[in-house]
Parts: sequence; structure tokens; C-alpha cells
Amino acid sequence: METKPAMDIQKSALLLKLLGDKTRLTMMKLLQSHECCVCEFTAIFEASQPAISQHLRKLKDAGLVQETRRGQWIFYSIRRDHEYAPFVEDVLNHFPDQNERLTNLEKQGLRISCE
Amino acid sequence: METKPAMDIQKSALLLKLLGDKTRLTMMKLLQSHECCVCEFTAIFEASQPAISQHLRKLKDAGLVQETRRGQWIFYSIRRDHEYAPFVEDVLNHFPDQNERLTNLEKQGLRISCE
DNA sequence: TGCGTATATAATCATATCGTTATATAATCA
DNA sequence: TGATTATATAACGATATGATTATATACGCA
Repeated sequence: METKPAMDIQKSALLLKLLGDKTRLTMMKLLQSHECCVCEFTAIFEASQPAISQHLRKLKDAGLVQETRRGQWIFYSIRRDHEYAPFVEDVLNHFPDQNERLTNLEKQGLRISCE
Repeated sequence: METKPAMDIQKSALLLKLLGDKTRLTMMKLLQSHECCVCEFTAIFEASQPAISQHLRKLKDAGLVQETRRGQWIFYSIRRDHEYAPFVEDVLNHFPDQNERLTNLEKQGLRISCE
């Protein structure tokens, strides 16, 4: 019989703090269903490139996302191998998907696609 | 057929930020199963009384907890009528209960009981 | 009524957070 | 190779956060 190790409330508080920012929370929700590159995020959030990079850095440092370079672009994706990934996904599952934000980008021709 | 209104990701981020502090998160977990008064929290967290009061104030301002005076003491309890109470509880349910902290208090004779 | 206990609040300070500006690095393309 | 685009990082500043100290308020009790 399998038992899950109990979650550490202290480590979880740090994760919740990371998710407790509307930009990062929305990023994570988007990443739940799509890989995204930095320039897409800057377009979606109408934020500066360094601001976006710094949010992504925090998520990466916490092990919540990972990057892959594809040519000129660096794509971010969610890490489902994080110790508390199921917890994070449970939290994210409460929110409506934010894919409209991506389709809006497509309409503007700003969606990156380098498959 | 009933439909739940979609959660607002922006408001949720504010809640997660509140929960993203180990003291407040543990408080909320304790309050999930017990009412607690301020002096119990100060004993549990070995924190100053004003520090605890200020955490409770934030939780109260957000509508997550409520207070009831009973004689000398003011007891805090979780508000299950908060718009996003089910979300908050879902988050809290991931953590092991913290009741040991309360039973430890009892052993020290510090648990308040004014029924 | 006066004292002790429980709690809240205000003022203050150190640190954290988040954004901006400036600059560095890496890849693409002409 | 040089220019352009995408991204990261460093330095800095404004604001937010959380703790402490000091003080105020409310209740219970002698």
C-alpha cells in the first residue's frame, strides 16, 4: 500500500507566495496547457521584457518551470516532475483557462510558432 | 443545472499571497479544525502578540476569518461563507493537520478553554 | 475602583519585492 | 561580418511586508 509523504507546510507557503502574484499565476495557468516564449508573455501582459524574465526566473528557481531554446526563442514549460507538482496543478485547476489570451495574440499575428 | 461562476484569477492571486506565509498558512490550517485565540497562536508560533494580531488582521480584512469575543479572549474561526472558501479549503486540505501543535499546548497547560 | 491579562493599533525600521533602465549574451539573417 | 531580434542579468529605486516597541482599549477580578 502506497503512502504519500506529507507535504511540508513551510515549503508550500513559499510556493503559494510565488503563485500569489497575478502575473505569475496567470503564466502558470497558461503554461498548464501551452508552452510559451518570453515575447508572448510580454505581449499578453503588456509588461516589459525584463519584468517578464524576472518572473520566469523565480518560477524556474523554484523548479516550477523549465526552459528550452528553439532557435531564437526560449520556450518555457511547466515541470510536472516537481515534488509538489500535483499540488500546484490542483490549485491551477480551480481557474478558468486563459487560452483566450493566446488566441488574441494569434489574431494579432504575435503568436510564435516554430515547430 | 447549476453553474459555478468562474474564479477570478486576480482575486485568487491575492488570496494565495495571503496564504503564502508560513505563519498565516499554519494558522488557517489550525483554524480549519479548531477555533483559536490570539494567545494560543503566540504560544504556538513563539511570536510576539502584535505580530500575531497583524497576521490575523490581514486574514480578517480578506474575509477569511472572523472573531468572537468570549470573556477575556477573542477567538478566531474560519469563515466558510467566503466567496472562495471552497478554494481555500481545497488548498488547506493538501496539508497534514497541525493539531499536534495544539495538543502540545495542552500538555503545557496553555490551551484556552472557556466553554 | 484599581490592577492584571488579552488584544488591537500606531509608529517605526529592516528587508523583500517588483518594476525600470542599462547592458550583456546568443541566435538569425542580410 | 555586422545588424537585428530574443532573452538574461545587474544596478537601482519605489513600495510592500513583517517584525518590534510603545501605547490604547476592553474585560475580569479583588
